[in-house]
Amino acid sequence: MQFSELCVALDALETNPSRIEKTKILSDVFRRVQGEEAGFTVYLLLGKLAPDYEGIEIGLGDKMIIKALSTASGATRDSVEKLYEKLGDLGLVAKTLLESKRGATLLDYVGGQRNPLNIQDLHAELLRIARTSGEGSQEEKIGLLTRLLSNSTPNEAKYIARMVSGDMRIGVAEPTIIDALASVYTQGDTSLIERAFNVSSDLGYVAKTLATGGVEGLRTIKVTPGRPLQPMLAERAASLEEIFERMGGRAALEYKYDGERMQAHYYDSQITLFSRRIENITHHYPDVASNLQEGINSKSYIVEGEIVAVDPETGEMLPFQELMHRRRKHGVKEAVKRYPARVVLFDVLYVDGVDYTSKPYLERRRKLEGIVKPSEFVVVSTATVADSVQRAQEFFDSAIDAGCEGIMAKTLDPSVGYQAGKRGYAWIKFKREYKSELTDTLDLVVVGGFYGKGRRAGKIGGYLMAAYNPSTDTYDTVCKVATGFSDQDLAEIPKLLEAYRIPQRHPQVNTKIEADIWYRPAVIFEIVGAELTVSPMHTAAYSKVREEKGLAVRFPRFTGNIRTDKSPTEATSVDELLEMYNSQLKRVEADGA
DNA sequence: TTTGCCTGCCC
DNA sequence: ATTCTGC
DNA sequence: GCAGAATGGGCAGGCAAA
Repeated sequence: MQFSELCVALDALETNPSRIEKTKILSDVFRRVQGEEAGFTVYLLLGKLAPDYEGIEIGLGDKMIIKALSTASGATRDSVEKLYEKLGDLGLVAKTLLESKRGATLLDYVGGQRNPLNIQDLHAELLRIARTSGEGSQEEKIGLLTRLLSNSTPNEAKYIARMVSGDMRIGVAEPTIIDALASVYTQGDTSLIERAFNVSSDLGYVAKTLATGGVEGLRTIKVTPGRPLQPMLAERAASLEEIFERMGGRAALEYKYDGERMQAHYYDSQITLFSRRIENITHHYPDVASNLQEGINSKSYIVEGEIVAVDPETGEMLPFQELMHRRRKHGVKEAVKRYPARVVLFDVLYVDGVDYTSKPYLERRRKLEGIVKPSEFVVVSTATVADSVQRAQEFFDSAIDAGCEGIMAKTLDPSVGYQAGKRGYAWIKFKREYKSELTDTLDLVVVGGFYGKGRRAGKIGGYLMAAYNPSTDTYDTVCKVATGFSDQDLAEIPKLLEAYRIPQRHPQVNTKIEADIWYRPAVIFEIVGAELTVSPMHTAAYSKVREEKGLAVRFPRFTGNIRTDKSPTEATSVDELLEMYNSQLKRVEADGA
């Protein structure tokens, strides 16, 4: 299939908000693509080149695409950036620039002199960009992209730019593609295709298999060590009561650890670790890999757990931030010593030829406990079964004492197995921060704004927030915030702030971050977050906790309250932030008392 | 050689 | 990660 | 309720500019 034909479908997908319509449009595409091409089509529709675990990255982000667009169109970098600010979408920028460009390219495509690309060619070209590395590679990548763009119509360039940026903006993700494949190959029955994707994590492969071998081909895709599954996901609950309502009065509870989720696959004496997004992370955690091989006595298995950083002296769990030092390619040996990791296992999906994903929670849990020989660095998650809110509360408190983020509740329903790829109420997470009475809100001053993208194009998409520092009479940044705003907020708030808009950073604003627009400190937003972290980017409480570092809010969001009753000097002060940070550190002891 | 921008991926 | 919105 | 989109802090690594 020609790329130009695919673009007709992409246009239709972009225009049609209805999922039913999108499914129809995609079905037509899948009826027309042949064999292997079906796989490439799926990857391109998703704005990627391969399944995540292949680790293939294009390595061109917004800034580099802007450079390429500037070269391809002859427009200055500045004018391309301006256009991007206005349109909020590099695809539209590409289209606009190429449309307004006169001369060679325009004549080329009008005269039909360009090389028509089919889907496979395009995929191959993008792959070439991805594989270009080393000295001079940035220029080469940009050159390859420029050539691709120059060989395209403006509308094709729109989608090429979006593919490279990894965001197609056509309202299509895996579930919609699965629906479309189902309507072509299984009379609309999604279950088989969905399952094939959820146990293989490679929708391109599923599509290719369907296109070459039909439904029969899918039967070879089953739970197999070495083939990563889509992880089962949890919904959230606002209270412990809600958990018991949803789970029928009784539930299994486990500590929820603040680390990195991991799926371990072992067979033929080989172990592979996958992250939550199905990246291969084996080389990050050689200690975890070997400890698992020692700690689990089976010929083959798939188990799931959370990797947490532990204090090398005391063995106590450390914050997520510490574990992040382990996400590295170089100096792994030293990092293993300096930031030891423990794996806390919480599920088993396969053991020695038996697929456990269809088995209920208690059976999986029993099996897990049966195969794991616990040690200092391999443990099974702390778990219990509870049938009262009071018991759950005690368990939750002990989880917080132990340094966890909260608890997970898991259904005991014997008819419910491990639901790969599904987010539902079979698993429910309940975090400390969801209990509003335990989470302090912050009153922070708006000091800057950032242009929005996509559906927030032409609006302010986020704000730069600061705390007040009375000793220097400055406003020191703590976070940006961009979530929690309704469409109405996004429309109204800029009007309110317009009166305070200034052309440059206000002299009292102390920041390392360059905002798109600046405000005089005046308006206060109420912000909530999960916790405070030590920050290299923010300036609040600078060098108070760590040299040359400030404090920042983890997972910040706007509560919907604008504190018109407060003046900016009444905002949360840096001393209050410090106090919060210190009490957060002491919380473990405080809660234990 | 060092610095800093940019990107991708954890949460 | 969290949150909002259209279907 | 699902699916999709838009956005957060912060880490390492690749590369180019200083």
